[in-house]
Amino acid sequence: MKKINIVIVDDHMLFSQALFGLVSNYEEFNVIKVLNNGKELVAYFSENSTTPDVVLMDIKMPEMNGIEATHWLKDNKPSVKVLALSMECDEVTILQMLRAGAKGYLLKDIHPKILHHAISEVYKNGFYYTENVTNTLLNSVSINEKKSSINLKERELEFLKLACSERTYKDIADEMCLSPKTVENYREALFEKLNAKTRIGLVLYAIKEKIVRL
Amino acid sequence: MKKINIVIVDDHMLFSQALFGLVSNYEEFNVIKVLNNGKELVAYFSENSTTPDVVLMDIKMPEMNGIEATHWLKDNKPSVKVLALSMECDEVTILQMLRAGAKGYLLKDIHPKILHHAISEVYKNGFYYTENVTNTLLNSVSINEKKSSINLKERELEFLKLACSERTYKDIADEMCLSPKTVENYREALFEKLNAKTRIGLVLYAIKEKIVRL
DNA sequence: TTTTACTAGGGGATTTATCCCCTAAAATTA
DNA sequence: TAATTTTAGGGGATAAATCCCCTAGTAAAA
Repeated sequence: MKKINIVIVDDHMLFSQALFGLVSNYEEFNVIKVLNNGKELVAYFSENSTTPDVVLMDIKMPEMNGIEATHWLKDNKPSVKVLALSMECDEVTILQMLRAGAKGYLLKDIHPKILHHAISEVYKNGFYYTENVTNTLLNSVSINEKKSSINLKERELEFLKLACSERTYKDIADEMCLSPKTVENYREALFEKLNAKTRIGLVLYAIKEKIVRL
Repeated sequence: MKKINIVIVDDHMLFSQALFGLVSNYEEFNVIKVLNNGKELVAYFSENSTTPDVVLMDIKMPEMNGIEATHWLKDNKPSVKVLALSMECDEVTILQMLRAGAKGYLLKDIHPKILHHAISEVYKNGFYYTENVTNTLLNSVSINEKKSSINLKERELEFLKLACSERTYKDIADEMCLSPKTVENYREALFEKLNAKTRIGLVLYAIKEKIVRL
């Protein structure tokens, strides 16, 4: 059975060597190189012929960080799967890394068995996304499931939805079968409740709270 | 070895029966029930003692849909892992389903081997997120990189972003260090380009195209 | 070198939007 | 039942937004 060729890129020697030992322990893995940063990785590809299957990539590194390096791989060696291995679990970093083309994102404190599983999955299926990462993404997708305490009445909600269009208030009044003056009252009530100063404010609120869909 | 107990919830009998056959083919799976919608699933739990390990859940169903049913499971039977199995691949549906607590999301046109893999993963690790789903999430997390055919100039873009706030045009002029009359020109130019009739139209466009994030 | 595109600016008019103050019937709730 | 809330409506004024028409310098393209 063909071994999975792996390159480790991490500037912390202690960690990368430990990782080297750990990964090499598994029969199906073959660590072909340990590098210190993205620049060395780029250099590696211009010198060597053996293209790895999977790169275990740290993110914070001197010279050229993991995000840049992953981007470079996507552009120049798209067949190489990048598995990010990082201490950072903030959503911005995860997003940057995934957008750069990483096929998975693991925190460094995971159990070796998970790493083993992840590498296998990335090799076999091309990706491995943990619950952790997916949840982070979910959180970024502005959630606001919380019903934000503000309670809007049916008619106000109706007006609010119509206000999120290019209709004039007169048009809205017609559509709601109300006098423009009544619509005016709904507008003022919503300005108060939603702390808006202009109709734009209403629209922004409605979209944020997913009262209207785009 | 203990078999993985599975319940199938899908209103299309033809499909659910086919799925039943397919899943039953695998030795390690044991389909204990096939139900037609969420309501039947809730009823099942009030009548039966066998709690499944994994529920294969369709989304569009009469009476009680997959999102509601998944939510109910999260609240009442949190140990049951839901694997969504749907035709819908729009981002809103995926988001709703994952937020409701689904541990994975597969399209119905996948290869049986992937379904087998996904069920095993969900059972063993508690989740299975495909590249497809993760990419959908990534897309939702507003990327303002791509420009949509309409080419807006730097200054127009700047104005557009500011227009998506409760600022008056005079405020915007101040912020951009321009005369109100010049801002007026940008406004008119954008009305023309974006086919808007009011400032609300600009805001809706900017949000749709993820030029501004909320 | 002439033309085109971009940026910046203005006059003047009309329509909408915003603000504040006020009435009254119906439905709810205390 | 009395008090309050909800819904529907109006008068009148000011500020903001929208519309149309027009000028001019500068930079880029033909």
